[in-house]
Amino acid sequence: MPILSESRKKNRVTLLDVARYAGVSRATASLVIRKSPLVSTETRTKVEAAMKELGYVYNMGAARLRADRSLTIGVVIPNLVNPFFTELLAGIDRILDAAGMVVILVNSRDLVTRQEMLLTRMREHGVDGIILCPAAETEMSLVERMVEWELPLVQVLRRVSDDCDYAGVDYALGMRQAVDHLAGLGHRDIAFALHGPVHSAYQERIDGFREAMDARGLDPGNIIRVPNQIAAIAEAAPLFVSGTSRSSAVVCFNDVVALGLSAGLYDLGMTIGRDFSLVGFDDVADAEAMRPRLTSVATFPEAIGEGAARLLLDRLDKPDLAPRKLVNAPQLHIRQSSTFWQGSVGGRTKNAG
Amino acid sequence: MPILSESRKKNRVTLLDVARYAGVSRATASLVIRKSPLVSTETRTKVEAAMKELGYVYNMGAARLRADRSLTIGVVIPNLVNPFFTELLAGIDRILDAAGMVVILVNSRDLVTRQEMLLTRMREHGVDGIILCPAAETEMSLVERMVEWELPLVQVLRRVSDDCDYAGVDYALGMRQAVDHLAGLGHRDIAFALHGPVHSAYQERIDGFREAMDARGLDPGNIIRVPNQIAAIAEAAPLFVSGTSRSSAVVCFNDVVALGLSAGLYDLGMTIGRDFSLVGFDDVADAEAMRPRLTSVATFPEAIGEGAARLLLDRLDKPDLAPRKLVNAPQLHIRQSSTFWQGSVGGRTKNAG
DNA sequence: GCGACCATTTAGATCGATCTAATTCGGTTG
DNA sequence: CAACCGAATTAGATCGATCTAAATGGTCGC
Repeated sequence: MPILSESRKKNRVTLLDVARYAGVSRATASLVIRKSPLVSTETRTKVEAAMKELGYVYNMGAARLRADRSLTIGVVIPNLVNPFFTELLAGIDRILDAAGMVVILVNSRDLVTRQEMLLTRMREHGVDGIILCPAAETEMSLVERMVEWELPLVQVLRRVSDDCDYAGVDYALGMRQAVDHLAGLGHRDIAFALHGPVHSAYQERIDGFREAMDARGLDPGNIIRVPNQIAAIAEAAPLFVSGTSRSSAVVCFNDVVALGLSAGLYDLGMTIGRDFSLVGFDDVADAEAMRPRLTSVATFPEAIGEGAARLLLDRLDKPDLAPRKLVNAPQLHIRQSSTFWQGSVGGRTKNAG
Repeated sequence: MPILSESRKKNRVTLLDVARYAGVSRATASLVIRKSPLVSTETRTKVEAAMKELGYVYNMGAARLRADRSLTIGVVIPNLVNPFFTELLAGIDRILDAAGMVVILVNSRDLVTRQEMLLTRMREHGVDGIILCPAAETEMSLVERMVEWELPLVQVLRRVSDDCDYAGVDYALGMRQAVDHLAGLGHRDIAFALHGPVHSAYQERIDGFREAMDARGLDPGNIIRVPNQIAAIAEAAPLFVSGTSRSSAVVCFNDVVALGLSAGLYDLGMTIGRDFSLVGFDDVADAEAMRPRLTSVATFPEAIGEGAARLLLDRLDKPDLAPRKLVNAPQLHIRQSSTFWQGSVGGRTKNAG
């Protein structure tokens, strides 16, 4: 069942055609393409002219079969619509593109079985390596299996095994920055708003929050899960400002949560940056456009993508390198959504709580 | 210069190994893989067992060389960080993935020469077809050349040639919806805020705005270009509310512009949905999360992506189909950012202007 | 004049699948 | 009993490049 038209496969210009036209052998023409220094300038120009003349198109498929290299990298992302992953992807693409490689992009939708299927598909396509942001609940054995297959692999953002390269963020440091900032402004009742699937980055942020609160002598018990859909997050806002868990500030799992809570607090008639403080995480482009502007811990997804891509290129070069870790330091961007605690909202201290 | 380790290419399990192990010929094993009905159930199970036993991985590269089909589609996008394109991509991916195909994603960054290079690269990789959102200022000849190459092509969102499939949006209708809505609310001085590179969708939106205003007897002269960076858009807000071009409502080129202007108007102390009306375009996920909620013309990027992918699959099936157009009707989502004109801002009518 | 040596070029095998054109074989038919 | 059939299987050519190992041709030293 040939999907393509017959005409396509016919009269295709091959290297042999080029070689004949230029009056050299197939082997020489091949050397010219690969920019080998072995050929004389004279024949090189002759062959290049022939290629242009005949409209020759290099056939990577054939080359890959023989040379076992496809100039193709598989990128597995759990989510395409979150701007964070998009920026990550942009970073990956920038570096790989510059290296003449091409990205095969797939979306695991955070489903492990789907991820498994996609990884097989990539192997079948003969990718030279894979950049993987593991789906939630990915088991360590997956990565071990891939190492066994000798398929170069870089984990990004989430980590399931230490036997393999990883590019990510120092989430604990980011949380410390957020908490220290709010504590410095006088806040004592600081909540943490979470959502999304559970994975290493999720856990690291929670742990980071707890440690940072503990270090400040504050109660880290106020950790609340909010819905995943952005519109629904707004409706969860009352959880933070009323009842026993009332707080004066929230550290958000990411900017999506911050945006949602910001909307919800607005609906409650509260003014962010006056009645309540909000700190986002990731600092995606919209944080700067929010009003009031969102204080956020920048994690530089594009830079992480670039780092991951570079790790992979290095590994392709030297497959026997020991596993490396690239842990980016985040950076707090202070804007208008976080301000001094003025006590006007009423509060709950660790002792009184 | 072999990039890959020696060990990788050695001891790879091939179809021949599988065949030998199962006690059949290479040809039969090939038939089993391709799920041909020609083989008996008995040998099928035998071969499948052998594949599992040996850990066989199908080599698409080799198959493609012979069969001239790669199950690979090139997708060329001008911008990776705009959420609109991401949703589009998600739609494309959903359909192609279900068809067992894989996306090779590249980013033209709206540069024609880069786009040219990338298209060549895709051809070299032997993609079965291409979904292209043409970079600004792409010439018609590009598409014609691709048709000549017999490389199945679908244009998406932007159109440079009628000789080729296209999936997009009825921008004129969307503009009419936006303008009619605002006019119905009593607004007479309606501006249009533009940005970004110039392409067919850009032009169609402008034309649509003009026609819709004309049809209502309103002056469509107030078309203003704002910066491209979202943070800078906010600073352009004064252009709309002061000076001779003062208006009471703005139709925005897309939601990014709307978000930026919303921030800028906030900075000027104005309240959207009371002092001023704003209508966005595209209705990406954040529109629902803005406060006040953004009235926006939904263009359903994910559906467009799905449509484009389906057009391409159809064309792979029947290369000689006449070029088709899939023009989605947008849909106005009325929320809080647009309200009755209360005359409190002062105004300028067509006659008075 | 002969071998050594360098730079350049090349013939032919090869990668791992698919495709074509048989071949095999048990069973039926005239 | 030969001819024929359909279902199942297969040998061998093939896709378009790369790689290996060897050939070619010219220059140089001795």
